Amino acid sequence: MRAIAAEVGVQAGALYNYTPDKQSLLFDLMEGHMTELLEAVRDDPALPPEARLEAFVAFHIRFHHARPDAVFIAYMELRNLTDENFARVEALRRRYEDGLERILRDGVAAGVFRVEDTKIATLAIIAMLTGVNTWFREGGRLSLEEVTAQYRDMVRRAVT
Amino acid sequence: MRAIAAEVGVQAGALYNYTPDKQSLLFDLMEGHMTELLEAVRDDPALPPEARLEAFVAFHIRFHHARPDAVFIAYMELRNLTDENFARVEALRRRYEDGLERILRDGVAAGVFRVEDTKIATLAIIAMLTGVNTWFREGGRLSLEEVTAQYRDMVRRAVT
DNA sequence: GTCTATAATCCGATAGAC
DNA sequence: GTCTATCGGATTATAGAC
Repeated sequence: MRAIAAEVGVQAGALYNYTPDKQSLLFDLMEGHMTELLEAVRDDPALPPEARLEAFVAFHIRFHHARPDAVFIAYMELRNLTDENFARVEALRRRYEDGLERILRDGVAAGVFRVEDTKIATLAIIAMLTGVNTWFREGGRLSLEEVTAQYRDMVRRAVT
Repeated sequence: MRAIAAEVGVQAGALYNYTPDKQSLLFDLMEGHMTELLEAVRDDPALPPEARLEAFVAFHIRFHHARPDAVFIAYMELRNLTDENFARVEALRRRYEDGLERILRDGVAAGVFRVEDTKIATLAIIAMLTGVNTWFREGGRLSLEEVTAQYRDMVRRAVT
C-alpha cells in the first residue's frame, strides 16, 4: 500500500478513502481486468472456424501485450485472494476459456478441426499464447505482428 | 522462515545452522531444481526428430508433474532472487530450452519439421507443456498418460 | 480528502544459554 | 544443534487534526 501511495503521490493512509482494504483493491483490479477481457473479445459464429480461431489468437496476444502489469498481477496474486474472491475471478476466467472452446467445438463439428478433447486443447492454446508476455519485448528481433503470425500458424496446425 | 521451521519441527533460529540467509535457501532450491531437470532430460541425436520431440514432451510433462511445489517456487519466486542469482537460474533455464530447440532445428534440417523460427516454437511448446501443472489433478477425467498423448499430438502437428 | 502518528502484527536475522 | 528472547524494520489499517 505504501508503494502504491508513493506512486500516486499521497501518503499510505489516504488510500483508504478509495478502498476499504487491500484485498478489495486487489480483487477490483483483477475483476476489472477480466471484465475488460470478456468485453473486448469478439467472435462471430457465422464465420468459418479457422477464421474465428485466427482472430482469437491475434486478439489474445494483442490484448495481453497491451496490459503487461495487469496480466502479471492477475497471475501472481491469485493466491492472495480470499476463497470467495478467487472463485469469482476463476468464474470469469472460465467464461473466457469457454469462448475459445466454442470455436474449437464448432470446428470439430464442421469437420475442419481434429481435436480429441476441446477442453484440453483450449487450455493448451491459452497457456501457449499467454506465454508470449513472459519473453516478448518491443524492439527485438521480431515485431509483435510477426510473432503473432507464427503463433497463428502453430495453433492452426495443432488443431487441424 | 518461521513457516518452514514449523514444517520441519524446529524453531526459526535453528534454520540458520543450515543456510546463511533466506536468499541462499531460495536460490539453492531453484538451482537444485534446474540442475535436476538438466540431468534428467535425455536426447539421442541419432533418433528421428519426431521421436526425440515426442520423448521431450513426455519427459517435460512427467518431470514437472512429479514436482509441483518446486515448479511453483521456480515460477513465482523468480522476482525475489538477487540480480546475480536470477542470472544464474536463467542461464540454466536457457540451457534446457536449447535442448528442445536443437531437436526442432535438426527436424527442420532433415525436412520433417516446418518451423519458421525455432526459438519461438521452443518457447511456445514449453509454455504449453508447463501449463499442464496449473490444472491437471490426479483422479480427474483423464489420466496423465492420456493428457500426455494429446499434448504429444498437438505439438507434433504444430511443427509439421 | 490528506496529513501525521500510531496501534498491532509480522518478518528475517542474531545473541547467548544449554 | 536447538532453544528462548529479542533487535530492527516492515506491514496493513486506524484515529484524529486540519
